[in-house]
Amino acid sequence: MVRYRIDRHSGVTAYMQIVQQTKQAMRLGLLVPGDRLPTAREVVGMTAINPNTVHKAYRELEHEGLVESRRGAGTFVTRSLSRPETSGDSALRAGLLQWLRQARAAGVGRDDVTALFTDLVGGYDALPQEAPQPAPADPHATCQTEIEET
Amino acid sequence: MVRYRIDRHSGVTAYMQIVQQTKQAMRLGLLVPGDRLPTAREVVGMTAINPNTVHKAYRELEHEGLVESRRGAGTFVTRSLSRPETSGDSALRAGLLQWLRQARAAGVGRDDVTALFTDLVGGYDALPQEAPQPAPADPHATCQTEIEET
Amino acid sequence: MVRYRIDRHSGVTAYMQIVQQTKQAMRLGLLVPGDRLPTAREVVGMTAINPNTVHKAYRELEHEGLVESRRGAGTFVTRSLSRPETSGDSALRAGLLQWLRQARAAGVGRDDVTALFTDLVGGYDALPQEAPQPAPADPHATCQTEIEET
Amino acid sequence: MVRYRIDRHSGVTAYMQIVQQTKQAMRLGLLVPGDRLPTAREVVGMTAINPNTVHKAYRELEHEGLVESRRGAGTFVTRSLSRPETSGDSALRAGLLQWLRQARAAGVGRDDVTALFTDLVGGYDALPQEAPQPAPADPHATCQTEIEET
DNA sequence: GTGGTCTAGACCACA
DNA sequence: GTGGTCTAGACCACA
Repeated sequence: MVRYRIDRHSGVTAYMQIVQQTKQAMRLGLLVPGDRLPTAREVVGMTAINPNTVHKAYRELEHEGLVESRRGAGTFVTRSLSRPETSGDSALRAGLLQWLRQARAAGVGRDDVTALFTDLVGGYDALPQEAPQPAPADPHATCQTEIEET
Repeated sequence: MVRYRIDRHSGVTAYMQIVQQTKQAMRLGLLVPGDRLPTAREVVGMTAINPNTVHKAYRELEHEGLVESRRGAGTFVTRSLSRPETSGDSALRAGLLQWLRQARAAGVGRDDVTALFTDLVGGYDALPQEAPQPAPADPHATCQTEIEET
Repeated sequence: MVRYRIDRHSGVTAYMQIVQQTKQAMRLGLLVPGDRLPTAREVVGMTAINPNTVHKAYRELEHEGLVESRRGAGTFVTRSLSRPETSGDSALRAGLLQWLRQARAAGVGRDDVTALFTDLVGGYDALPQEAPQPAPADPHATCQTEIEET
Repeated sequence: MVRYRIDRHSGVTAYMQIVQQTKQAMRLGLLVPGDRLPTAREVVGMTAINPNTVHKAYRELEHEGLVESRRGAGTFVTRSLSRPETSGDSALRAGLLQWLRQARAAGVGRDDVTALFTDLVGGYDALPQEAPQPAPADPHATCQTEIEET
């Protein structure tokens, strides 16, 4: 079952956090069509928020066409947001994990890592969409670049 | 001067976005101790939010001990959050940029990239802090993992 | 319930008076952890100040870690500042009250009494912390000093 | 020369702090008619506030008829606010100092002592103005009261 | 011109 | 009903 965590100091409203975390789980393939979302009661148990707030979040998801609530049965995922490229055994995932390990080994804190990501992802849509990778035939060069100085 | 951008659809309150973007700029070394933050009027000019909202954000930063406002003079950065490891010419930054290029070339969207990051950074603090990388003596192997079939 | 009183001629801003009076009540044990502060509306009722001003005061207290506001529920005291030594039936309290009576009987005004206190408390931290009272074995002498010719 | 100290977090404006501290000094007899107040330049030196602010404070004092500024000579005290009852060698002063020593010896902090004073002085004007002291002929009883429990 | 305080009032999130 | 956010705008303190 998905686990929700509400951060009351994040500046994001509680119901929106539920919405975002649900979508997040769908993107990662943790929630796929047919899966049932936790009941309001269950969410209340994990987050200490009011059931009305959970309902509001689920209504929002339903409105976006991502889930469907069936009377007496629960709320179910109806669409898939997952992409094979970001699944548990994907190379992209492995690559990012690798990078995070380097950052961690370099003693960089989580907040700084997040700041760096946020900064760079801001220009994401401007990156080339087709693979103009420097030298795919010679990964070593790429490595050098990555480990030395760019 | 720092530039703020308010995304009214992000679910994050406006004043909190100012707070986060300011800290972000401090982490990236764009704002260092002694620098003056934009005046409330200037922020109003760039973002079309109310001066009171700017003031609220700056006050929050002041409460956190990051800035100090001096009546009639402006609001000034008092602490440094920047780390050399994440600066503009750092290897970490280059590495992450490289990874983002791969993701983009693979046709993965910005939201999915962000979902992946959010997911993995959740376990960041559990990663080993000292470099137990598979084969530190042979960086090529590491590269393979990172680049193959992406 | 705590009662706030705003003195508009004191030179202290309204929100700060709320902050100080709340801390004051906490120190005197009139507000203890778990207690709910008056709602913004109630404070507006007793003081004729704007709800935003009350909110500002409560937020300041929250920043100092003394209270916690729960949306839809109210604002609650989370820490204790009370000390048994200054409670309603303490000897210290009785002693000070006795001194104030003497001052009043001598025809000294409230402003002068306050000036005297402010002046002497300025050196409070320099007073000996252990009891080197002139003649602890003979309290009568001490009494003389305190009462004679007043 | 009087020493001013500005507390920027007290909620009292700077010029008002100058006014209050000046009156305070006058009440305690530290400033008597004929004394010259520090020049704006001197105050700027001790407090790091703007000379305009000092002028504003002095103007306020002049408006209240307490001081008088003479062109090219300085600002001079014209009235006395001091009372013999609160002078340096008064019994009242000694009594309060004695009480403060007891509080300090009991381990009570400055903030708590101030809270207690503020609390009790609030009812000062309601205290009896003529001397109905319990038993001036037998100070011992009073002492007991003060030291034991009341 | 710069920040600080306060008011009045709208609208939302939450219990 | 309770607190949170935001706007619009007035007025003040300060440099």
